[in-house]
Amino acid sequence: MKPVRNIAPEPTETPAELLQRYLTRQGLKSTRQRSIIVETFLAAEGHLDVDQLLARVRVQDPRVSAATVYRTMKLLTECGLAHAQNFGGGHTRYESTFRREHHDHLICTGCGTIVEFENDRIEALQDQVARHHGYTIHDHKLELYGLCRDCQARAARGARL
Amino acid sequence: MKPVRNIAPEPTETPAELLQRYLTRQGLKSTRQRSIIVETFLAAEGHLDVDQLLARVRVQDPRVSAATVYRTMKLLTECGLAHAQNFGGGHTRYESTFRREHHDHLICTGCGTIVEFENDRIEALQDQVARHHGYTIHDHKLELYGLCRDCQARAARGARL
DNA sequence: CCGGGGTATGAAACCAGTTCGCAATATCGC
DNA sequence: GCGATATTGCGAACTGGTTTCATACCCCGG
Repeated sequence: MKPVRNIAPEPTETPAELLQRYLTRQGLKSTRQRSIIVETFLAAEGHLDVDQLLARVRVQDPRVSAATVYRTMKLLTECGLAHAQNFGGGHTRYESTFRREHHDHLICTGCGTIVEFENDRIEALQDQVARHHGYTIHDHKLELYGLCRDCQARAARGARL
Repeated sequence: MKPVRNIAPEPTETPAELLQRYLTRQGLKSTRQRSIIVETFLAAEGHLDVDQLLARVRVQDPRVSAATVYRTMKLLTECGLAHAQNFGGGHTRYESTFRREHHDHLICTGCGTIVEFENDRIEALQDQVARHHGYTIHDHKLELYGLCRDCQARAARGARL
């Protein structure tokens, strides 16, 4: 096992190129399965779990195994192209982080819709809190759970029945 | 399965009394195992996982099974006496929520120490963000991961060797 | 363009945490 | 105390995920 390092994207590089660079640098190989998985993952642009990703990958090639998807997502996470998240329900979800700012999530517990947001003032306050306790933050997770407008309306309607 | 509802503490009630009220109301029974588990859990005042809790419970009664601890913690969570959390590593941790303010966590990824904090300004900003997107928040999770002072020092020392 | 060393893959075994099914047991209202 | 019903402990089953192992593939050197 070689030391894992994630690498910064070159100015004009595509995700696929970055991955290629990473693979080469680490002495890893570019395979058909990896290409399909990465393509599919990048095309999906969402918060997918392994099942969803595997289903889509198998449209291209039904023989790809779950293990390979797990392994590939781990790889993408290590090289900094994907970020693993875990919103409660046991399934790890991945989202692309290619040239993407950090952001947090607002999750509707009714319909599962996820809104991404970013708030510098919150981040600043977080740093302040951490500093106050002598901590150096290297990661954080902020998730807000609630009902979106539609689900609120639906709930109100339901209550009235 | 009856509808689950958590109940608010009466002004002068102890956790054990609240639980008793909950059990009676739901037609459930008070057993020796449940009492031991609840007592142990409340006495521990921390963020315990099931293994830790089971170990302590077995000091009182070695025959209590893991399944019962799981079932009891689920019960406590449902009636609002405990809160389940999941900081990364696959172990669900529980903390007492009896008459406890909401708080967030600052977790040292070096030694696992957990600091609790509360910050009204962050909460206010969260509400603001949610409102802005038309959401009504009913829960949130904020976790800051970093190194505590000691682990920072240790890391610096390690790097120098 | 071919061969070989080393990596990647798929299937199945494995793992840890958690839940479930069931027979035996304990609780609680009457 | 009785009896209906909830609970327990056990082990088996399930879950998401990782690892093993034999085989297939990639890619560099010749």
